[in-house]
Amino acid sequence: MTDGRARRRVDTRQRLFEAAVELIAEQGFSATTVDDIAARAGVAKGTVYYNFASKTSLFEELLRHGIGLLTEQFRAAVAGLPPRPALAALVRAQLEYIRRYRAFAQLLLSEMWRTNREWQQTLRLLRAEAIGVIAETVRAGVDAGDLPADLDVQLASSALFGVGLVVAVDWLVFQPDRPVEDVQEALLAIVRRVAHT
Amino acid sequence: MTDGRARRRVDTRQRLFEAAVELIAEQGFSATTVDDIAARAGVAKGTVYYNFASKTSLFEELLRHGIGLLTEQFRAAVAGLPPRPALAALVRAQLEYIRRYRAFAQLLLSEMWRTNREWQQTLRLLRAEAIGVIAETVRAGVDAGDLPADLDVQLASSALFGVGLVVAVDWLVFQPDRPVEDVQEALLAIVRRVAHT
Amino acid sequence: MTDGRARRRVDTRQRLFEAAVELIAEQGFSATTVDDIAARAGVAKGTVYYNFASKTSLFEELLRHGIGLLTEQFRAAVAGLPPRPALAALVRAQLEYIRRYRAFAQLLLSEMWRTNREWQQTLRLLRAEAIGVIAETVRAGVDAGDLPADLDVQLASSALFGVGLVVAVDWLVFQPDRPVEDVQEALLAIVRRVAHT
Amino acid sequence: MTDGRARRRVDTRQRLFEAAVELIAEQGFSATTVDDIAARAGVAKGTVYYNFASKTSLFEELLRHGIGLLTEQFRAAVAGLPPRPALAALVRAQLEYIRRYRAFAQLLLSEMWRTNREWQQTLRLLRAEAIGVIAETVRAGVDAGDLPADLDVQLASSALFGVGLVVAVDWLVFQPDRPVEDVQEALLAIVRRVAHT
DNA sequence: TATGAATGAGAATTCATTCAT
DNA sequence: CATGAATGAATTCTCATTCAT
Repeated sequence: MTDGRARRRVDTRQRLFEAAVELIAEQGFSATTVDDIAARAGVAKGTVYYNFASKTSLFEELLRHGIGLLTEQFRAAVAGLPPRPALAALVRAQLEYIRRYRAFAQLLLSEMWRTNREWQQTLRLLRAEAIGVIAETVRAGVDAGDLPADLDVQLASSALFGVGLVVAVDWLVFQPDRPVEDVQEALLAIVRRVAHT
Repeated sequence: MTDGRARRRVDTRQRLFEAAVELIAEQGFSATTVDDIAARAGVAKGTVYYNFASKTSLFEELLRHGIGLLTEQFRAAVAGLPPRPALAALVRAQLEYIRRYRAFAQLLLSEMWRTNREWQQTLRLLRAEAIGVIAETVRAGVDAGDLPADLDVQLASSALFGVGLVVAVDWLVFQPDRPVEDVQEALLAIVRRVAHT
Repeated sequence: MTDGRARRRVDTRQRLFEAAVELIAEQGFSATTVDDIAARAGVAKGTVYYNFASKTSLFEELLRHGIGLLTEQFRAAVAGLPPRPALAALVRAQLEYIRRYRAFAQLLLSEMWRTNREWQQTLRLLRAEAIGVIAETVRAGVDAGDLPADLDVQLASSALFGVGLVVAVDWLVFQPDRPVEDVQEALLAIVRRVAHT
Repeated sequence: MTDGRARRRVDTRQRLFEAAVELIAEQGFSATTVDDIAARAGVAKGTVYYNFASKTSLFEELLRHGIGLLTEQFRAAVAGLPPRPALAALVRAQLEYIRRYRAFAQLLLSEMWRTNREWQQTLRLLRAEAIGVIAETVRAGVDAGDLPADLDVQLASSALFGVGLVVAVDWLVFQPDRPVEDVQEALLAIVRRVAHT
């Protein structure tokens, strides 16, 4: 039963998520304090601990949530499409996602290639899931002869993911005024060309 | 004969730089403590503060040093070359650099697209310098007709820089066993293709 | 019923004030550590920082609090009295205050005539407030013909304040066994005489 | 034999003394760093330790030097005078001294009534010496019937010393533009009156 | 006689976490 | 379900002192 209390709790968690993503995107995990998060979410500090076991687990849930969402979009994007259009759809989905959740994307870009952090394992797993969708598509492309037979599927997939991330975030951070279509076009052009090999 | 003391001091600073890059690359700036840095450099904690005004300014000098070096390599790489080969030389120089200073590259990837950090301004300036070299080359390519006339030079240059960085670091972190030549080839292939438009 | 928490916090601040005054009176501001203050107040070190922004601002609030109290006593002492008795009442009030808050008086004596400290500005303002009450009384005495017409009101007022402070503290520190009445008598005698000019 | 080296050392010590007095007068002993002192004296930090055993002993020597000088002036002032003029001469000598060595006077005012400091003992002894000269004069006045027979010689002497110090320093700090003669007059007036009892 | 790089103990400050309300 | 005062371990930074040159 969805009573008022339960709804309120969900709201609070959502607000905390949003506050945390923004702050961590801007400053990084360590530089963001629980006080900061509570303040931006407009709740008391104790409330953070009422809703999450620790700062780290808040962050891990955040990663899970954010990357889970991305993976879903990837799956939805490729559903039923042949390799070539599927690849283009993935690029579009990624940009769409980054545009919608820019702070999370920024955060991901900054944390993805770190080593030696507590949540490294979690992150690796989640990354594998998201890139997995790309890899399936690429493999299908190879199998269908749309992509070069000797293509390293793993390398190509992570490169594709990384390139999309860095180009999109760079655009958001350094040239936010340019229309997203430009970026999309540029990226699709690159992908198309590479795919033609 | 140069003063022994001055030499000693330069040595110490160098050791601190090296220790700091490695640690910050792995864990990030905030998660790296001054104690860690001192310990890895094999000096006392006070020595860090004798040589740098603060942890932040140590990091800023580090950025300055590292990006300065990269900019030099970029300049050396393009010196006297026509646009097309110059572009390829830049890609090679960047990979060369990342291979040689992998920790610094990793650190850069993590900090480059953050906002709201104390050294943001410094970083932006340095970034502009390094990408400036790329931009000059791209512009020359456009002027020479080697690159599409309507290419957005700024966007293309940052994208090129970012792509190189993310692909190379991804390779270093996730597939360190693959030969660097593969990565270099893949990148050059992309660049070549885009350039052919 | 008032919030128990708020009361607790006020208590803590009060305890910290008291601990700080004593320690700073004995050793001076710089020689007193935040650890000392917390220990004497019976709280954890973090509590000091939960209640005050910094050691300096704790001290500033302390000055404000202590001198504010003194100013109040001065005002209460002169209320409704004609100049001559008012002057005597001020001397008595100052001694009363110093006897009651000896540590604060000692601290004031040590800090009042320093220059170049962070809280100098605050101190000057507060000093002006307290001495202002004396000055009003002196001026009234001059206007009423009870004091010499050419008396420098400012100089006389600060001198009066300073003399009371130094004589009383000297007594507290070096001859604490002598009854306060002696000191009071001696001071009043001086003031009376000077006033007779 | 006064060769160049010895003279240089004396110079250095003198410069360090002066630098230290000024800084400690402004900020207090603990807040003044050895670095500060060396910098203001225009020598390297090591030089401080070449000339003095420690920061504390530099300060103790300073106290000894400064109060010794004051005691000498007191002795010279009263030499051969009968009680009443001797007392006036002491007041003049003190003001003279404070005008000449204002920083030292300020320092003394701030440290004189502290308790619990390392050099407390030294300070007490030196204080007793200086005030001793005043006490001798007061006693002579009492014996000669110039001062009330029941006067507490100790209390009166320290009060006299303290009053002179605080009034003069207050003038130096808060009204440095007023001519010293005003202050001298005011003080002498007080003393004269009290002496008339 | 003087220097200044290096030290490390200690001081100020921060912050994730707990817990009584 | 939420709060915010309190905590103390960890962190940044300071500074008197040492010592090789």
